[in-house]
Amino acid sequence: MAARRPPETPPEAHAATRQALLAAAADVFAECGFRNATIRDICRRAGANVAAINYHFGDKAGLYSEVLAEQSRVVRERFPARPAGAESLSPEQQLAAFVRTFLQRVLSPDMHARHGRIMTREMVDPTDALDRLVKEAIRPDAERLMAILRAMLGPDLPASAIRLCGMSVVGQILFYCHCQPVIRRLFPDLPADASRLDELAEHVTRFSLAALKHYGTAPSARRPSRKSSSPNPA
Amino acid sequence: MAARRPPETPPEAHAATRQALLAAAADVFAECGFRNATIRDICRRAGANVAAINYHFGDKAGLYSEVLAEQSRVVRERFPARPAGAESLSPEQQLAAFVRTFLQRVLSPDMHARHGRIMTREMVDPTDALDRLVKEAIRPDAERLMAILRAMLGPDLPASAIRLCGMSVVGQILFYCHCQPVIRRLFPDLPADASRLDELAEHVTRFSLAALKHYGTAPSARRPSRKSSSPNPA
DNA sequence: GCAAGTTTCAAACAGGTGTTTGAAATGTCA
DNA sequence: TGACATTTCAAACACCTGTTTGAAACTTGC
Repeated sequence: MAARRPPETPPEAHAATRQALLAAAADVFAECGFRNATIRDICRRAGANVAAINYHFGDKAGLYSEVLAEQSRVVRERFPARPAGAESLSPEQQLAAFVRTFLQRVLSPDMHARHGRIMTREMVDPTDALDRLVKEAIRPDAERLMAILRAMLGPDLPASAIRLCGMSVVGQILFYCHCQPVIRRLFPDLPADASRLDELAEHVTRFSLAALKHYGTAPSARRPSRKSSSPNPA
Repeated sequence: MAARRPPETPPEAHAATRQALLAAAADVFAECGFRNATIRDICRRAGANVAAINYHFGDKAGLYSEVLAEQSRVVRERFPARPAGAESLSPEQQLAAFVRTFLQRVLSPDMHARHGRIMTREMVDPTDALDRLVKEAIRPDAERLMAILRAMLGPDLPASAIRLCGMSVVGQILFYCHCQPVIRRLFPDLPADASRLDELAEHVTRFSLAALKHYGTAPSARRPSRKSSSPNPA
C-alpha cells in the first residue's frame, strides 16, 4: 500500500545517497523546472536507483520541497538580507548592500545560481512550494527593503509608493536573472552572470538612488494624449 | 511516412478548425507553457480531434510557432513601439509612451495577457522559437528604447551605460509580469493586472525619469567595505 | 450523380512518466 | 554467528505523451 520509508526521517541526513540525490536534484530542477525534471535523470546523475527517491523522500514533490528548503536556508545564511552591523550604515549604504546581496543570490556562479533559477521558475510556474517560500524567504526580504526605503523617503510617503519603489529596485535586479536567455541573444558580446556582478550592482544602486532622491519632484512627464485612449493617436 | 498535410498551406486560414485550434492553443500555451501543454487539452477546448493538429500544423512545435508569430504580429500592430507622430514628442514624453505601451502589452486583460505569459515562459524556458522572436520582435523594441535614452542622456554616455539604463526600465516593467504569483501572495490586497495599469505606468515613468535625469551626478553610495569580500563582515 | 480532393475521426503506436513491488544486498547489534 | 532492520536494485505497473494510421465523412467541380 504505502511506500516503505525510513521509520522516522532522522534529523541528520543519514545516507550518502540522500545527499547525492539532493545535489543532483538541485541541478536538474534548476535546469528543467519541477515538472520537466525526471527522476530517472536525477537518479542517473546521483548514481542511485529510481526507487531511491520514493524511499528517501516519499515522492518527487517531497524531494523538490526538500531541495527548496535547504537551498533557501543556505543562501539566506550566506547572503543575509540584514547583515551584522547594518544599523551603523546610512540608508543609502544599506540599499547598496541590499542590491549587491540580492544580485549575488541570483547570479553567483556556484550553487546559488541554481537557487536563482529555481526561484525564477517558481515565480513563473508556481508549485505548491511557493506559498511557504513567500512566507519564509521572500516576505522578510521585502520588508527589509521597504524599511530601508522608508528611511530614505521619509514617513510622509504613502505605503503604496514605498511598495512601488521596492518593486522597481527588485525588478531591475531580477531582470538579469529572468531574462538571461534574451540578454545573451540581444548582446552576445556581454559576458553573462557573475563576472559583471560589480558593474551591475554599481549601476542598479546608482540608478535607484538617483530615482529615489528625486522621486517626489519630477512631474512624470505627462503622457501625450490622455483621452484618445489608444497609444497610437490615429 | 510523412504525415498528410494540406498540399500547400494556403495564405488565408482555410478552415474554422484551424482558427479554433490557434485560439485554444494560445490559451493553453499561456497557461502551461509549451512543454507542459498537451495537444489533447488543446483539441478538447477547440472541439477538434487530436489528429487535427498534425494535419493542420505538422506537429506541436509548428502549432506553437504559428501561435507565437500571430500573437507577436497582432500585439505589435495594436501597441506599436514607435507610434505615429512620436517624433514630435520630447524624449521624456516618448519614454512615458514607451513605458505605457510596454505595460499594456504584458498586462492587458484580453488576448495580450496571454502573449505576455507566453513571452515570459519563453524567456525562462526558451524553445527554438526564441531566436526568431528576439530578431523580429524584441530587438527592434530594444533599439527603440535605447534611441530614446540616447536622446535623453546625450551622446557622451557610453553605449554600455545606455544598455544598463534600458534594462533598468524594462526590468521594472517585466517585474509585474514575471512575478505576478509572488506579488499576489505578498500584497493580496492589491488588485492585479490591468486595473492598475495607469498607476503602474505613472510610477515606472516617474521613477525612471528621476533616475535618468540624475544618473550622472550621484556617486552611487560606496559600498560599506570593499575588501573584506564577504557581504557579511564576520 | 460522380469522382477527386479535403477534412475529420476513433483507434492504435511507440516511447516516456512517476510510482510500486518483492527480493536481494548491506549494515547493525546481540 | 545469527537475527534484525535498513538500504538498494531490476523489473514491472498504470498512466500520459506526441504522433500515425486508414477508413469514414465531408466538400468541390463537372
